Order: sequence, then C-alpha cells, then structure tokens
Amino acid sequence: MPGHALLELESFLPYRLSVLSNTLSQAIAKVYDKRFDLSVTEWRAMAVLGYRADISAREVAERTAMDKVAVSRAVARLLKKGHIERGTARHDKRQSVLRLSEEGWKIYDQVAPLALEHEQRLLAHLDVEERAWLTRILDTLWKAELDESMR
Amino acid sequence: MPGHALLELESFLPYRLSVLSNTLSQAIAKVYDKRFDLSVTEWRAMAVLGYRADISAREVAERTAMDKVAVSRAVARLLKKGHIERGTARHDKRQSVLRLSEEGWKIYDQVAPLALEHEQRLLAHLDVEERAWLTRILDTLWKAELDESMR
DNA sequence: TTATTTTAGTTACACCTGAAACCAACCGCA
DNA sequence: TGCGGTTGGTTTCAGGTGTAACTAAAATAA
Repeated sequence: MPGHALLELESFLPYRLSVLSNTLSQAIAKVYDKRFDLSVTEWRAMAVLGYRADISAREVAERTAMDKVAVSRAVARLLKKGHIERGTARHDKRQSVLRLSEEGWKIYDQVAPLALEHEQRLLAHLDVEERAWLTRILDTLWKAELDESMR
Repeated sequence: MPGHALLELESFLPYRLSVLSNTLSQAIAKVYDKRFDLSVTEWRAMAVLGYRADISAREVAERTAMDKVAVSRAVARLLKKGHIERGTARHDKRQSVLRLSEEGWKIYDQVAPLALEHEQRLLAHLDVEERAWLTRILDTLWKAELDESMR
C-alpha cells in the first residue's frame, strides 16, 4: 500500500496493552462471576473496602478509578446481596459510610487469595529482572497518563 | 484487618494494567470519535484493512482480537458510512471480502499518523532501555495469556 | 440570614457489548 | 447423492456503561 502510513496493529503499543489487559480481565471476571456472582466493578469496590473500611462512595470511586455512577450501581447491588453495609456520615449527611458485612468478609476471604494467585500465575512468566522493570515502567506510564487525563 | 488476605488494589498488577490501558484507550477513543466519528472497534477494523486488504470478517476478528459479533457490527457501520466495501469470496459464498474504499483510505490516512503520534507520545516517557524491556515483557505475557485463553 | 455555587449520590437515556440462537453455505463421509 | 456436523456471519436479548439531568446537603458569599 504505497503512500500510506504503515501501522501494524499487532505491534502497536496501545493496542497490545488493551488486548492484553482485556484478555486478562475477562479471564478473571469470568471466574468471579461464575463462582461468586460478582462483576469486576463489584469486586473492585469490595477490594478497596477490604483494604480500608468506612469510606464514602466517592472515595471508593477515587481508589478504584471508576466513575461515581459505576460505584453507585455497584454499591446498590452489593447492598442488595448483603455483601456490604451502608451508614451515613455524621458530619455530612450526603456522604455514605461503607464497609464489608460479615457475609462480605466471607466472600472477600475467598476472592482475595484467588486474585493474588492470579497475579502470581501471571508473574510466573517473568523472571525477577523483568518483574522489576515492569513495575517501574507501569509506575512511570501510570503517573504520566493519569496526570494527563486529569488535565 | 487481621486474619484477612492483604490485597492493595493500587499495587495489584491486573488492576494496574486494566486502569492504565483503559485510561489510554478512552483518551484515544475520544479523539477518534470527535474528529472522525469512529469507535475503537471501527478504527481497529479499518486499521487491519489498511494493513491487509481483501480479507474476511473472520480474519478481521482474529487480527483485532474482537469477537465476530463486534466485527459484524463494526463492518455494518463502516459500510453504511462508506468507509469500506464488501464483496463475496468466489470459493466460499459465506465469506465476505473486505477492503477500504477510496473514502476509507482518506480517513485512514488521517487517523493512522495520529495513532502513531499517540504511541510516540506514550513512549516518550520511557528511555531506550525501558522501551526494550516493555516490548519484551509484553511479548512474553501476550503469548502466555493468549495461549491460555485459547485453551 | 438568604442566595449562589459546589459536592455526594441517584436516576434516565441512549448506546455498546457478549452470549446464544439462528441461517445459509460448506465439508466430510458413507 | 445425501446427511450430520462445522463455519461465516447476522440478529436478538439481556445486561452493562457513560453522559447528562436531577435531588439533597454543604460550603461559600453577600
């Protein structure tokens, strides 16, 4: 194709990142869904609440990089399932205060190790040096991209 | 939270990959959409057709890692817009034969350089060594993950 | 205090997506 | 030749998602 820019999708970085991460996410998502009836958004919300309890929906949104609508819906579903509990902040009646319920912790205790296993399974393909570089590169790109998307 | 697995989302690899790649994709997608009225799926189809013409929808699906439903819809929209043309394979009347139209090439010639620019902008955050490692690591994970998801 | 603007969260709408059902054409094999 | 199974592609349906509009509460300003 003379005269046209040469763009080979398979070696195009944003494309590769996207496909890789989607393949990865979908594989994990399927497991969460089938075994625990959890969507990725729901699990992400639970994950942050397992790490830090009694935070507002807004803070969940920040920490999961989901937008507030997605969080609102995930929270609604998790409440219905009884995986989380919701209170109201005393100092600000608009804010919710979210935490995992007893039941929620039981789910969490099954899913979290599974997630970590999944990560290990992925990292198993890399040697120590590669892992270090990957972490470093992701850090750099993360900062650079997120900064830009904020602007 | 004693007794519970420690999972910090922000340092969890699949999560980081997913957020990074989504932030990236959305930024690009917005540009494609606003300036060219193209969705990511549509653009990906056009990208492979720019690289290799006269292939079937199934082959587009393979080369873009999209499923055949997504391709079918992207093709339908691209046909309506006149960006691509469709024929039928002589040896197999089920198969379509797709290629960019004159009009499609005009769009392609604008978007492809833009995409490459985008990639450069991203790579600009990394030095030569980091780029080499990133490529290598992506290759490895790509093969490993895609192999597994095939099974 | 009252008026204005901002923020937390929900709802409504229109779109996108994946899974499954479906149709037509092809293949393998008897 | 004909019959079961497979493959390319489309359609349908049931969710999921982002954007924008909305409500209530809080912060800010006058």
